[in-house]
Amino acid sequence: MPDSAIRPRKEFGKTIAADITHRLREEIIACGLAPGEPLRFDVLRERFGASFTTLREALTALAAEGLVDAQEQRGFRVAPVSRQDLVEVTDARVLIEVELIRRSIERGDDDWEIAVISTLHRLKRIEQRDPEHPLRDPEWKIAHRQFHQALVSACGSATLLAIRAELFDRAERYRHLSANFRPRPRDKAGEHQAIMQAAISRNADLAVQLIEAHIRSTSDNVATYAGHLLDTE
Amino acid sequence: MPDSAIRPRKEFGKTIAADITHRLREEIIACGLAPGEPLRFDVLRERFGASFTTLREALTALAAEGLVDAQEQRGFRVAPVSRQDLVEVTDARVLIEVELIRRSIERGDDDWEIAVISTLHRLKRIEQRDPEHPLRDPEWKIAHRQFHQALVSACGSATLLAIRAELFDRAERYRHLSANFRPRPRDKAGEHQAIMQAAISRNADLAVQLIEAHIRSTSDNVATYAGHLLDTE
DNA sequence: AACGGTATGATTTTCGAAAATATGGTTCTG
DNA sequence: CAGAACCATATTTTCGAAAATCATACCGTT
Repeated sequence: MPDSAIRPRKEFGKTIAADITHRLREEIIACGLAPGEPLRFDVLRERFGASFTTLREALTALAAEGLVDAQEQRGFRVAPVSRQDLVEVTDARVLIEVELIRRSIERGDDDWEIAVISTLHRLKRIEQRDPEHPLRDPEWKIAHRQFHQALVSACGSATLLAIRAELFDRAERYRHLSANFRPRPRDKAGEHQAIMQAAISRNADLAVQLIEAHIRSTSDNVATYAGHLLDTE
Repeated sequence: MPDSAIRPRKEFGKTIAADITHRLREEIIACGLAPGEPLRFDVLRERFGASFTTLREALTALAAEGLVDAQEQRGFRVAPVSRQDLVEVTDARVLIEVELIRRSIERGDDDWEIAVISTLHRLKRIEQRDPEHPLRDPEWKIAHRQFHQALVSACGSATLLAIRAELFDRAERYRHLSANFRPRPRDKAGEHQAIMQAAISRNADLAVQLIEAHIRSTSDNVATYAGHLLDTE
């Protein structure tokens, strides 16, 4: 049956609202919608082809994730960025990710090792193919996300994984913010490789040290190259 | 002007949606709506006097907080409870709350000390008044929440405070779950007093130890007295 | 000119009807 | 009698119009 031709757009979820939530999230993270930008319903309605109500539901969900700022009776806007927020997100990520890496290394089984190795492999393949601007490449972004996700996936706590995922998204937005101004990506491939090896060899202390450095240096990079964008508000 | 007579209900927020979100959250935490219970729009519509759309927005927000479970195309239900979830929530709370207590003790100023002392004072007053079933008393619940909030309020991270608040709510629901079966509340007053003293005297290690014990013993209590409610799903 | 109040237009928020989807029961078939 | 296919009903999901609210410009007064 050609029912895919009938349904308009439901790529990521069964409901339109879930779909719009996903698309809006991606656009905000990629800074296709600038931080602080007002999200007017007329504009969104045209861009996403959904009704007021459906958009409202999506914006409410994203507000709970910290990517959208709900101003009661005065609409929504993309969550603003600031040095303070960048510091907080970085800091929270270190606290949680370090703990989850430890637990994953402690509890990870064969499937976990395979997931870590294979997601890194894919990431490297994509980087070889086009080493220039990885954040511009949607495939790289997905592979990168999946590698870091795999590292902590054996921690055993869906609750903490959900919190980690939110913080990861918020941090990714800052990376995009600085991507346009950063002269050249640093040697992430090497860092990822080292983290993988530390994890697989069950060297928790080393893995933790590398992850923390990885997160903090990314954050420092943003502060250096996008600092001028963080002072407006 | 008698405009309060015109407006129907907007106690907690400027919008009806924010209001409903707040009321629904309280009911779910207090187990007025049982874990796993389906949330049908007809019923909610009658109980809260709001339209489909407004209710949907509230439910979406609560789903992001982990108090509601959204089943695409099959509506919403109160988030189910389980031993696993209780363990995860307890565990995540310890991880985060311990860190925030340390930071607050490190950074807290005079105002912080005053907030800690005064919120505890109010809590004790309420307990003296009616020492029986504190969770039944809305005032006690608010005072208890505010005391624990005050303890960590000087940590300097709005991001982590928001995460902590969500976990606190989820844990409070479990406390309510066991409240009906627990024979008698243990000596919380003494525990709170000891935590306050450790914090004010800037004894971080002791405060951390007490808080962790406080959180874990509460959780153990739930597992003991409400265990039979945690196995259904 | 400065200020306060008011009308006007823009925008958000809320509503209930209509469409889409799931659920449960009934019949028909092997 | 088991199981698939269908229909009828219950429920969720989506829509655009209508109400409520906010922002701005205008006017009159001091």
